[in-house]
Amino acid sequence: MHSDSQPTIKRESGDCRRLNIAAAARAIIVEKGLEGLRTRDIADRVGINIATLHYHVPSKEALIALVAESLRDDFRTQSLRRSREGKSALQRLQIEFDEFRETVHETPELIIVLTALIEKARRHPEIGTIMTPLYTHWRHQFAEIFRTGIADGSFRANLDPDAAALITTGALSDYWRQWTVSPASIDQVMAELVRAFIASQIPVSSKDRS
Amino acid sequence: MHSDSQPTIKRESGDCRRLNIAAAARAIIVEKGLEGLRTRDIADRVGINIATLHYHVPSKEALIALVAESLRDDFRTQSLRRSREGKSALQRLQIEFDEFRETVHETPELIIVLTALIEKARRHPEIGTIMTPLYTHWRHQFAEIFRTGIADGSFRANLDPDAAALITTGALSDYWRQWTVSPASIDQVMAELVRAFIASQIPVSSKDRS
Amino acid sequence: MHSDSQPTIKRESGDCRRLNIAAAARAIIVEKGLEGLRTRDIADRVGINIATLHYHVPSKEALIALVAESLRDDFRTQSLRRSREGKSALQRLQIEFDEFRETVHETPELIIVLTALIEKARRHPEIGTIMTPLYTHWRHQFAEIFRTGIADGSFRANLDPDAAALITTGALSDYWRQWTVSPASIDQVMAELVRAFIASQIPVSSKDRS
Amino acid sequence: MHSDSQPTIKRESGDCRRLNIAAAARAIIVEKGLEGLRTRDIADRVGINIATLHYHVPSKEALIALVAESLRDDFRTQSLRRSREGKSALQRLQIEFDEFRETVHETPELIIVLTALIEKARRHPEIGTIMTPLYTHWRHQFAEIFRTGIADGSFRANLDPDAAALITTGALSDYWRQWTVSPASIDQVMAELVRAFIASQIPVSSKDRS
DNA sequence: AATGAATGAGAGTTCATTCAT
DNA sequence: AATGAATGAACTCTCATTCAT
Repeated sequence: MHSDSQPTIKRESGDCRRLNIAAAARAIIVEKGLEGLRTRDIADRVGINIATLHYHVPSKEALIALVAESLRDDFRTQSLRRSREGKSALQRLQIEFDEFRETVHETPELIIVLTALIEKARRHPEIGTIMTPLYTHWRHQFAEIFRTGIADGSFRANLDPDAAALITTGALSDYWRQWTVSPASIDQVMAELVRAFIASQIPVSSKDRS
Repeated sequence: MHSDSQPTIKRESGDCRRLNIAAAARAIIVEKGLEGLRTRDIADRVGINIATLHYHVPSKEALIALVAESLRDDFRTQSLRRSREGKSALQRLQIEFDEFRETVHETPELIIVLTALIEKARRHPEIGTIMTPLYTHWRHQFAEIFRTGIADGSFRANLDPDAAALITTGALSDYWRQWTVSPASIDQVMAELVRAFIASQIPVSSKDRS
Repeated sequence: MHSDSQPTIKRESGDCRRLNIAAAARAIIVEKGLEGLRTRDIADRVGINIATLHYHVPSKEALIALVAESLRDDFRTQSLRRSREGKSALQRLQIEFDEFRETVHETPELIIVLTALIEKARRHPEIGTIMTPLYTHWRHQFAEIFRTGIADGSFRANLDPDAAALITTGALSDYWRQWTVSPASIDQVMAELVRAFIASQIPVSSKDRS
Repeated sequence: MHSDSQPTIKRESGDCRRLNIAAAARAIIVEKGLEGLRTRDIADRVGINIATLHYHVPSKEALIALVAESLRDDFRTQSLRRSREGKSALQRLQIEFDEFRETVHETPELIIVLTALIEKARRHPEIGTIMTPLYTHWRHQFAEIFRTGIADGSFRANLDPDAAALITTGALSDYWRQWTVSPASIDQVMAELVRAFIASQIPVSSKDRS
């Protein structure tokens, strides 16, 4: 990417440094939470001087924004990997669930950092502008799945897709929240969510009600 | 909080002071978040010296625990006011919903502080011992309602009461979370939750399911 | 000494209280040193309120003076118990040594507190006025013993009694100082002191001692 | 410490700063004692910000250790200056005495700080590890002199070198201690010490003891 | 004689940030 | 691009002392 005369050490391109910094910051957030995040610790972890860190990232606020952006990028990449071609709504819901389950168990750090930042976003609009779309996007994905499913009859006709989406994301986040305290079965929750939304399996006289 | 004829009064009983301190701390948490909580600000707001504050509450940690306890007491009091005598499961669910709606709109501070402390509890066991039971209790209440409802046929027979409870609390908290960003209709969410869990209202040919 | 209606608790005569306070203070100095002495700890140990302590002893400075006085009284009492009637200079020296040895092993607290106060006395004249005479008195006692011993020929004729006294007290204190770090034989030191000061054992009839 | 052409200069090398800090701390200990040592005062005296002081020396404890080390270094340097080549035991003893006399009169600060730290060392092992060897070394030097002197017959044959060394250091320290209160003649003490340890000047029948 | 509550004046320590090189 | 040194502004906490009862 760039001609680096000393490829092994010290001088690195700005972009690379910022990547390392974001990674280090995320690691520390995982370990000690946002409240335990110290610029000095990040610099130490990256192996640079605190002044160098400030050279690349002007302030702590900017640093947190950088972390938020790095998270968003990660989620976008992940989202792109999921193709929705030729899948039924129910299948897509299951894929979303599987994805979440996998993330929770394999890269829980992602969720830890996400949670921390979403909390922070409430009070810090500049973080909000990055995080809120992320969360909203997640909910919208579910809403869209539900809409499709209602149309093809796999979900209840009286399902409110937006409300159902919020319920789903809420259930998943809450699962996460309580999982950190006392591990519970995510499968139970997901199964219940499916039962809650799918069309009555005994679709007798179809006039559900107003 | 009480009509004080001598506004300049200094000496107060320890219990009263602790109450005032907890209230002041809560107000500041609402304004600036837990991370913005400073002992000096609390002392100022109560109108006492910082050393006096430390006389009543030995450390910042103890202070946060005090806030947690005060929250717990508030919720206990509130919970006791709700009688469940002669109410059907569905009615009780509605009452819980109404209660939540009311709290969100009338004393959102309570929830703001609650949220902040639950987040903190993850990393601070001494807060956890106070907060986790609170949250768990809430979930258990829902679980019990669902169990009753399943028994009397008002809720789906295949409902998993524990999973449903987690979904419900998750939905409500998530509603709260996103409400702070973009107010949405809580009624929509609650209505959807009811539809998700109640027994199929079209019990035509009684053989509901396999 | 005083008519006390409630002999079991609380109200005690001022003198008694001051005695208890001095004792508690000494105990704490032994445990944590003068620098670790807190008025609150003393009050706790005596079982009274911090304000009550200040009622009896107006300030911390006065409190330390009180401790110094209590020490002095103890030493005076001890000194009076030693009769010098009909004893030879050498015997009296031995008695002084035995006394010191006993104090070091049986009530080292006395010496700990003494050392701490003597150090403090250097910077605090009001403590100095109490402690210096104490230390000086000790040295003078040795000087007098030496003077007697020179006169009756048991000590070297060219002995400088004042210098010898200073050497003796210095050796004993230093023994104490280094004993706290690495216990050594006090008998060795004392034996050497005797050899250093007694008249040349060789010239006379050589049967010096057993 | 070095002629600085720009008195307003700010940036200095870390080592230099640490040297300045140690010196300032020693000066304050001399003035107000260890208990009167305040980090802020040190910073002021060095002419740096309190945070800068913490940048160079992480804590007050470390600062005191730094002072202890600086003392040790001073004594080591001083000790190296004394050559013991071709000197008799008596001469070497005299040199030690001269050295002490000189230090007491020319740089009493050294001894003040030394005394303060030795006292502290008793309760603070991390200071002890630095100070105790210093004091022990001093005593050992005397012991060695005495051993040599006994061998060449200049000191009493029945002299216990270790006990004599302890007596000597004790006498010197005690001289110092009482000197601060009421100046006395150090020469008297030293002369007496010599008389106490040298071989009987009336070396009649040379077989001193059995 | 005794106490709970209150306080002023600091103490040591922390941290994001900046400056000079 | 990088760094050692420096800093202001805070922060939590401590302690001897005093006041009102």
